[in-house]
Amino acid sequence: MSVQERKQRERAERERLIVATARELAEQQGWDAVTTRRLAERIEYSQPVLYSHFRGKREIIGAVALEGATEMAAAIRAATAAADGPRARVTALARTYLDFAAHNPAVYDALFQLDGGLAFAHEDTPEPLKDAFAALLESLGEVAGDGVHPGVFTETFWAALHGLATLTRAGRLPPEYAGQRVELLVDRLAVV
Amino acid sequence: MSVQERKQRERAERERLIVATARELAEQQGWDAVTTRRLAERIEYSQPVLYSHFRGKREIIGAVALEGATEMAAAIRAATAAADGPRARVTALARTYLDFAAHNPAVYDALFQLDGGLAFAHEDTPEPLKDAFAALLESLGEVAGDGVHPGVFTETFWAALHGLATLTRAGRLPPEYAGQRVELLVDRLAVV
DNA sequence: GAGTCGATCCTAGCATCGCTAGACAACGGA
DNA sequence: TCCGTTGTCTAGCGATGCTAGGATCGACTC
Repeated sequence: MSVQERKQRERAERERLIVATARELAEQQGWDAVTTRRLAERIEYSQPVLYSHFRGKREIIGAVALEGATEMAAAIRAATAAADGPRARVTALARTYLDFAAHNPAVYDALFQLDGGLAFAHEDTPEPLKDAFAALLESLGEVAGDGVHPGVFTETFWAALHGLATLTRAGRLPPEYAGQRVELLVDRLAVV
Repeated sequence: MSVQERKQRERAERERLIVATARELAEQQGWDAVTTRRLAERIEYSQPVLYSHFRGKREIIGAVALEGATEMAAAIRAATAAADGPRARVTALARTYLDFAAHNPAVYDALFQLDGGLAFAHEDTPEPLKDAFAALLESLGEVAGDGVHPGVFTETFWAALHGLATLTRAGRLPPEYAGQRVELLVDRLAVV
């Protein structure tokens, strides 16, 4: 028993190492630089070891995405809990969301830009993803306004944030007016 | 003279063929399927011919993007011109934008998801891109509301549409309430 | 404590990718 | 008719994700 347990522990530890290394490498040099060879070299194992943990590169991206979703949900809950009143909560949520995207671009890509093989908007959606959406819903649901479904409102607000995050990072939007755009979004969309 | 002109014409024609074929292949099977080999085979030339027209695959994607930007600008102008009043124009714009993204996913990817090597939000931005943004600005500028810069308003509205387009297509948003989300966006963001 | 057997890991290789060098052919101008 | 330029192709490079097969190591059995 003890031997098997130890091996299982070591396996789990190595899996964490793979995910953490992939994330680190992606944040440092972008996802293009995360090749199976480089990743294997960094964890000091041979390439095929990766495939004994994950079905392929997609699944590794997916693992990074799930990790990121958990962190993002926590960050949003922390920020909104510290804010007073619905309006302040929405502002804090928007800022935190965009900050997370800006400071963890590789994780954000893994979540929403790359194919991590994850299911969305289904019952078989992984728990961290559902929970991240729930974190958004908690603060956004209360400012949906009359006659608007809280879920639909949250989806729309989220989409707007997602658009800002991706277009800004891709250099499609000049960064100068980022603050004004967030303000505009909160002022107009949220019913306080 | 005539000989050179003919050759130039043929070259331009082949360049159009390359871009059109790349676009067609991307729409049919996704950009992953657009390899230089497959593309070369479809246009019935060898691989290196592509590189006598474009510096690489990125530039081909960029060419498809520019073509798409022109079409999108035209579609938006046509839709808004046919609408009566600011509110109707904004609704038409939003619908048209999302329809374009839904019906030309590969082109939309070339424009905003993939790296086509294009500059954005600078003075050296290609004309079609600037013009597409101008088309948005024409109808959105008039509903920015007091004290909000039309350009910043357009950027924000555009980002929201972009978020809806990408998240919907990636399966991140259930398609059932697409209409409600657009309605919500127009109702709240636009000042009519 | 020795032998066997299974799990674990690595070397080597496949098909495919974007891209390029160098050989070859075809065509226009003298 | 010959030459030279221009254009095109064949072949190949390095790198990618992924996999088959053999080798090695360690844990149980007698």
